[in-house]
Amino acid sequence: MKSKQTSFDIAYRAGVSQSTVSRALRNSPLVNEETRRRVQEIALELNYKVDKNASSLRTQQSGTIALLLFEDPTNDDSLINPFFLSMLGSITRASAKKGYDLLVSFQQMSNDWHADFEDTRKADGIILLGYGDYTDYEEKLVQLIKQETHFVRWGADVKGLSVVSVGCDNFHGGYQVTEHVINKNRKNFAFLGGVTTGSPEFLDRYKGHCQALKDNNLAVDSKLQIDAVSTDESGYLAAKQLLENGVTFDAICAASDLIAIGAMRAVQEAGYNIPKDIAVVGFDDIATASSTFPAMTTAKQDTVLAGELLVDKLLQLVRGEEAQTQLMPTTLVVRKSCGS
Amino acid sequence: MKSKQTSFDIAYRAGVSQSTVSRALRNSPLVNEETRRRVQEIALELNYKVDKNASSLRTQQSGTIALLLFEDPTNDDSLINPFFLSMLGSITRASAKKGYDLLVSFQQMSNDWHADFEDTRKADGIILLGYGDYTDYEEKLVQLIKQETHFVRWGADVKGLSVVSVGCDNFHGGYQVTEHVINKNRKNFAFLGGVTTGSPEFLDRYKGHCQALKDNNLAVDSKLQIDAVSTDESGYLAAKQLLENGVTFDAICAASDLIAIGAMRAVQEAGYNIPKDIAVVGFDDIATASSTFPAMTTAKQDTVLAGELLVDKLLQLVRGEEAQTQLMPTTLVVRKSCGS
DNA sequence: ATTGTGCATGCATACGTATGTATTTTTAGT
DNA sequence: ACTAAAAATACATACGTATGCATGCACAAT
Repeated sequence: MKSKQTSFDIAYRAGVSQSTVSRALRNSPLVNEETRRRVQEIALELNYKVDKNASSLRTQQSGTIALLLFEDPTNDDSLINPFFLSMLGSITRASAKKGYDLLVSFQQMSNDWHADFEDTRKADGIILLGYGDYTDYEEKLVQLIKQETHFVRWGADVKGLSVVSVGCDNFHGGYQVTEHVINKNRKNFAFLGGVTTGSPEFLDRYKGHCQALKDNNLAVDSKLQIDAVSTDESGYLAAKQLLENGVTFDAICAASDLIAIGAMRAVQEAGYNIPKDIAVVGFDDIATASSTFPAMTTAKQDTVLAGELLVDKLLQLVRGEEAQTQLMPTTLVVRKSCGS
Repeated sequence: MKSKQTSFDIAYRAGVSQSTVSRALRNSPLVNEETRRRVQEIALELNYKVDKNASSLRTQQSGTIALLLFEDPTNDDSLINPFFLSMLGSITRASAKKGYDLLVSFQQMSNDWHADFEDTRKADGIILLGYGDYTDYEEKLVQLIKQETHFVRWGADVKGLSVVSVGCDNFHGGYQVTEHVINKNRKNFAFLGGVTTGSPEFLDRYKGHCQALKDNNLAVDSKLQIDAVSTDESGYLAAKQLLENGVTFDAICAASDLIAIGAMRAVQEAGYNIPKDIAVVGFDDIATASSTFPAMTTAKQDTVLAGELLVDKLLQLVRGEEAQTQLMPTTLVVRKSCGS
């Protein structure tokens, strides 16, 4: 029953040559209409499928996109940031829509990821996704460019490198949520996550946050700025530290929903009411954000659109076309965590 | 700079033949220690990478696993069930650990998924994952078996077919959570999800639920059994319908966390307190479950272990070894939604 | 010296497809 | 009916690797 069918088998059954079979199946105009029909019929009947390895070897195209997902190595080894998980889902969908398969790979920033997939011809192009330690990130991007690898990345634009990025306007998003909370008459703002260190994304959100405060003549109190990475545990600890500082505040802006979720837990455990005593906003709009209590107000990043843009732009590059870096707007999603 | 390196280039530089290069890189014992070192050095220097297409073509092995993720077509096209997303993450990790790449593909149950990946030689084996409409599912499994495709699946054992499955003991899980709530002195139980229709998984959970009630001399009230699919929206609607039925109840067992989340929302909107008035339990222990208010008590499915088991068993099959269906226990995760 | 043994390497080929070029068949034009 | 052009097909080869087999070489045993 098995014993793999090849195009020669089809050719034999159809009484034509292997080349004609190949052409017929690829709908080449060089083959007669009637022959094409017959060949395709037989191929279907014998359940013949083109061997992608052979095909890729011959054409030097794999019909596959590789997704490299970087993770903060400090994270628990078994969890994935839900925001990226959501991105993964939308990228999978977007590439399927384009007829490309998706190869998913997890990477530590420290690895030799700059090479493998396109070099081994397993993928036509690469999508880079992740936060994490950016220390020698740029250096690796430079290497990718030097290798003429086709790739796009999620995140803030990289100054000075001709890299195609798709990202959200984190600055504006940070501004947006902060302004929203300001309009709820809060005066004393805490910010959790990536104030001094961390990813450019977090930093931009923080800058937007500060700008909104400035524009409204509110102070940025350094005692209320706590670093945190994007886990609820980290948010929990950061908020706890905040509470122990003894400085009063009536609003928390978190650099991500996960941080906000952890912060909400800490705040509620300390006996405060959200949003009455303390307003909380997040960033991302992960699925969980709508199920917290109270439901979280946040800046939504449109992952579906992001996935499509990433895939589209990557395929443009693969085809040798130009592609532009694009900044997507965030959307303010108002729920309950800042009052009504 | 580019213009792809081949093993012939390495061979030329090293002053040996292409076959020796191939052997050296694969650590064949046929090649001299010193030669191997030199070849590997040069390969590294020139940044040479084996062409996986050529290699796969020659060896008939791809070093790749395909993950087919089925989705309920009724679902919003842009979302993935968080439980499966979590499985996806753990499977990615598990296959990376084994040195395999992972090809991810979304499928509608109705498609011709039974064929493609292994037939096209893109993958050595397939993992099947998903709920959804099981109508002609078995028929397709039979076809996979007939094609001698290597595959394993997530879910309840399939009676009568020699299929390797990895799944949770849904019956016991359903029993477990129900028993827990019974011990909280609740008497009138509602059950949401897959009572009459739906996946075998949901059905098993329901049966376990009923068994626990029976064993404790509690009644199963058909007016309190509502169908729901695994979305929070569906859970919300089901709970709403429940509340409108006018039958009193003091506990809700949901067939999944998502359903439970939706139900909690409906219950709280109706002015009831959880857990004082109504206890709620879920199933799965998705990430969100710990962030609901109150935090949800649920039956945890160990996705990390599941991913590893699936990958391990699949690779056993690929190697031509035997592999056994395995049922994993669920763990009761006690949080706040059933009282203390 | 001669033969044998084992180790290291090279040669040749196959994996299955896609495609440039050569060849055959068909059609049209005179 | 004969030739030119067009259409359809066949032939041959290359993609880059892995591996069975043959070859070469050094060293030991006779």
